[in-house]
This record gives sequence, structure tokens and C-alpha cells, in this order.
Amino acid sequence: MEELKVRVDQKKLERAANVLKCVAHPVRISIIDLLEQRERLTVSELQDVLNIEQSLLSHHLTNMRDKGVVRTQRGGKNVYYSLTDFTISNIIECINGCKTF
Amino acid sequence: MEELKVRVDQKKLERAANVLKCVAHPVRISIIDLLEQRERLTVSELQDVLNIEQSLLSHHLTNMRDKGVVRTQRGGKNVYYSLTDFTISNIIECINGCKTF
DNA sequence: TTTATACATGAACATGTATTCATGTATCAA
DNA sequence: TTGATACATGAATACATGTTCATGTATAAA
Repeated sequence: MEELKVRVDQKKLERAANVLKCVAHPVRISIIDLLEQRERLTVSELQDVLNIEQSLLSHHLTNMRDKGVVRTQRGGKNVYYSLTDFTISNIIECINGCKTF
Repeated sequence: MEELKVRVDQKKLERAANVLKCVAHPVRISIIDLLEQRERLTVSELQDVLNIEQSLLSHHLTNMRDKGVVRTQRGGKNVYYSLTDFTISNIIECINGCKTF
């Protein structure tokens, strides 16, 4: 019997859980998917595609920003959102790779 | 301007979100990590490593089972848990791969 | 057939999350 | 400076989730 223990430390576990929680929503997955296709998008552009209330979208984006999943950059009247770390999009591919789901 | 749209259909989005929600918890990530190391583990074995109340662990496991992340097999007094789809463990690697977190 | 072991379940509670609505702020153009 | 556009914020509500505690059930051994 070899030693059995959790190989991820507590802090990392919590950060990972937070990121995953942030990703774990249809709208937010969609946002990631869209930002994978275009490096940066304005809220309006996202809204056009997602067809949800401006305020709700804004809340989701703020959430994602707070958790470091996206970052923003103002350009005139627009605010451009982009993925902080492109690797995040792999997570969705991982899920898609799981045939069971 | 090329066409921009969400490339994942609604049902898949919801299933993905559910799986991710299920994974998005320190205890449950730990369970996945452990089941990656040993194909199957009993509740007691998990409990020994995780150091949480039996009932709480059982709730987490039931949760994971309901969402298809793990499956069970009884062996005498024990119930063995294992990953339904080993691919799920990639998610943790994905997270680890994201340097931002 | 009782007792112990291993695990599951349900109620109850606290806390967290999603959504809506109303309102606020920044930027630009007139 | 006013108005329009683009976006953010906060309060309120509804709903979901995490945790504990008490109790229930299955299996095996005595």
C-alpha cells in the first residue's frame, strides 16, 4: 500500500474551486467561448450575442473580473473584456472531452 | 467581421456547467485527485485522508454520483467509489496549468 | 438474532448565488 | 451643458448549496 494523500495544497484547492465555480455557469461559459474567438469584446457585443439583460451580463462580467478570469480595458465609451489567461478555455475542452457528459 | 456566436449548444452548456459546479469544491476536487491515484476507494479510506465528518463526505459523494462524476460498487460492508470518466481528472491539470490562479 | 461496522438519508439552518429592477457614472457628441 | 450611449452598482428577492445532527439501512460476524 503506497501512501495516499491529496496532492494539491489547501490554498490551491480553494483558488481552483473559485475559478471553477466562476466558470460553472452557462452564460459565463458562453462568454469564455466568445472571448476565445475574439481576443476582446465590448459588453454590447457580448450582449448582442448572448441576448440577456445588460445588468445581468454586467454582473456576470464583474464576477468574472473579480475572480481574475477576465480583465478590462476602457476604450472611449466602450469597455473591452478579454481573457486573463487563455488556458482557461482548455477547461471547457476538458469537459467536452468527457464523453460521459 | 466574421460571424460571432456561441459554439456550444444550450444543453451541452448546462451539462458542462453542472459538471463544473460539481467539481468546484475543495473537498470534491480532493476526492477526484485521490481517485486519480487509486482506481477505487471506500468511503472510510476517503474519510481517513480527508478528515471530515462521515455524513458530510457521504453527502458530497452522493452529489458527485448524482451528477455522474463517480460511480459506486458495493463490496461487502464497503462501498467503492471510482471515477466514471477518468478524463475528468484533466480538469485539475487544466487548473494547475493556468498560472494566473 | 444481536451487535458492530460501513455507509446513506432527511430535516434544519446558515450561507451563497442568480436575477431583476431601479439608479448611478463615465464618455462622447451636439 | 445637455443629451445620448455604454456600462456598473446596489438593494431586494428567490433559489441553491454546504454543513450539522440525528437517525436509518445494509452487511457481516459473533
